[in-house]
Amino acid sequence: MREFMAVAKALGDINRVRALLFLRGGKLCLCQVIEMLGLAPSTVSKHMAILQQAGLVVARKEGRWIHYRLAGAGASPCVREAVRWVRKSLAKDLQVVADAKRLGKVCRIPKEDLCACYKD
Amino acid sequence: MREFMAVAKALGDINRVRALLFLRGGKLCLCQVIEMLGLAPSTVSKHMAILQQAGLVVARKEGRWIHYRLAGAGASPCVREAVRWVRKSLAKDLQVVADAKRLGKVCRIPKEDLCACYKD
DNA sequence: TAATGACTTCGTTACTTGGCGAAGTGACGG
DNA sequence: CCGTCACTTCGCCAAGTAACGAAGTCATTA
Repeated sequence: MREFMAVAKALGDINRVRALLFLRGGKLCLCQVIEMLGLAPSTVSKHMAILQQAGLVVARKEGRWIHYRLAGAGASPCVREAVRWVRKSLAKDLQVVADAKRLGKVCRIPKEDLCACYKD
Repeated sequence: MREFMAVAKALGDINRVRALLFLRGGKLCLCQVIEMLGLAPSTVSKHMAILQQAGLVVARKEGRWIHYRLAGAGASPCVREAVRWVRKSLAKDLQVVADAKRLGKVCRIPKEDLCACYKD
């Protein structure tokens, strides 16, 4: 029950759901999620920590960056079913589709340009 | 997205999740849910309204009572998948099993006795 | 080693949410 | 038609949450 509630609460915020779906295509660093969501770094960091604690997302430090990816195969049935639910329910959602389109562009921005994103 | 978020938020409270699972076995009136959750009538009414608005639960007025049941076949894919997720994830949960056991007893209490439950 | 840059932690603020009891609504039963 | 009973709505309070900026941590690079 504890695990289930953690997952359900993690999915109760639209920005966390969007971030979760960003990771469909592979791993991303925090800067990229920040750019996508348009929120303050500290806010996005907290969202990703909540997704991590729920077991939905895995983080790995790679050099100076932290890469987030979906928990995937190693995750519990509860988490896997939750991800399935999210993906099926929102596959054709307007915002999610728009996000995916923009994500393509964001991923093509060189990291040096992106990660000075705090300024503007 | 709006529908999905409504469902996700509805599932973000443990008492609502418990109430949802009470309805696995069939329809219940509010009094029975109140008895099961041990919360104030106004609180339980609000929880059931949230489950309803999310489309997870259907209410039907029958005489003086309102019977709640799972949305089931008529529900959207999003809702059906959500219910599937809840049931699969919590089928063996200790509290859920204990709830189910107690529900059996509560359902055997005559309504006249139960629905004067506000007093004690 | 100093500086930069990616991310986290902390403290604050505004808003949301879950809980309650009291008062309101609407259907039966006397 | 008046009271009772099931349920809802309202107003309130306490606790939780999402947002921010500032300050902290830690690894790379100059």
